[in-house]
Amino acid sequence: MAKPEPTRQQLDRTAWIKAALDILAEKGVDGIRVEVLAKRLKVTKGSFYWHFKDRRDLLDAVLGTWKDGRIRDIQKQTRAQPGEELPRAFHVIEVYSANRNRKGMLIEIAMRDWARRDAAAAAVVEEVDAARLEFGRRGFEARGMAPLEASSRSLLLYAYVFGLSLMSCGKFDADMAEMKRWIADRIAR
Amino acid sequence: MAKPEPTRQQLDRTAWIKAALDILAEKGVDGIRVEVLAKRLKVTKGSFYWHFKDRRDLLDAVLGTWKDGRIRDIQKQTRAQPGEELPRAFHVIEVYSANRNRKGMLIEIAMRDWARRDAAAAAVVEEVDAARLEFGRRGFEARGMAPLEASSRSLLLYAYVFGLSLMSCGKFDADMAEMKRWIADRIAR
DNA sequence: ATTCTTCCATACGCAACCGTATGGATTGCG
DNA sequence: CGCAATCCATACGGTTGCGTATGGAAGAAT
Repeated sequence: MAKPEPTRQQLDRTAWIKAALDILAEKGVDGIRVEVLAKRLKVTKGSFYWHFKDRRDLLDAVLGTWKDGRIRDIQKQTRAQPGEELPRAFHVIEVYSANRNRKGMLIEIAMRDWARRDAAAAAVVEEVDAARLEFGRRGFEARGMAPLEASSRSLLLYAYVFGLSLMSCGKFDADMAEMKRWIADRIAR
Repeated sequence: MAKPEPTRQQLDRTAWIKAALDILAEKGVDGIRVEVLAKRLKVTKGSFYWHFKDRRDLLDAVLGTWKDGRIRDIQKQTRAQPGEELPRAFHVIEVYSANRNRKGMLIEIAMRDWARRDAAAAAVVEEVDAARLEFGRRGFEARGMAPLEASSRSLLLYAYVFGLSLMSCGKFDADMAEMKRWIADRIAR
């Protein structure tokens, strides 16, 4: 048995953080309420205040785990396919602008909305953004572009991807798929 | 006297809506609380519930005024300088990605965050976005571009502009100004 | 078995809000 | 003046959520 798993299901910090991330995607930061989380986890506040000092403690933990996950994602991609920079750029656009990874994008937006009002969140978002921009920049530079052009394309790529995610472009055009292809070319090619 | 202005300052709906828009920019939708607005306007809830049925009534009014303003802005620009499509595209990028118009951008983001959870807000945002995309599309088409390219550039333009606004690109690069110029060229030229 | 530690339930006080009810003040009008 | 409409203050009950205090159950240690 690799998992000694106690018979009585015990909650730990990660369970609360996971639930908090769910609500963050659904309702934003202001939706993260300890009594609401408790109800969702079928326990009471007593459990929460055992694992966390207060609500702020949970929020900081959420920030930490989100940041670690994003940074890890980047490092994973960096190690994955060296020398495949162009398809990788398209892959980024695909993943982030698709409807899969929907929850991830919702968290992205909620995170940035949060960052507007919270210094700690702002710091985390800035760190993640910097890592992503740097990752993109290196990809373009590896294809022989000048530093300015590489940085610019990287910024354009991520700004476009996040901007698209908060435009409800439902019925703007039926040829959305073609448009996205055109745009991806314009950004990465 | 063009303004019969009653001696005792009376509040009307527009005063509440204006205050609500201020808070929307600062704290998001969830920050719009009638008792908070009342305190800011130096009155009590009694006044609010005279002018509005309930909180939802105010929120709908906020949506309406914001939508009207954005649509009016577009129409104004459309009439303004016909035949100046390229500088107009640059102007859009300038205005929306600058630090002036800061409050406007904050409202834009808050609005889109709101739209994720509220059907009425989603409808308004979609309408405004559609109008803007159409405006941009016509501009590019007027320069002789094919429909697909024009639509794509328009979408890229607005997605980039809104995406940039929610990236805290503080210290990514000192050459931000140059990068923005490079990107503007890539989108509009 | 007894004690100790871990983890959660229950109960409480406090604050922020929502919406209603009702009365008071000011203004326009007959 | 007197009356009615307009606009706001005050007071109240109800809900939701935070944080604390305290007790209880289950397993681990001795």
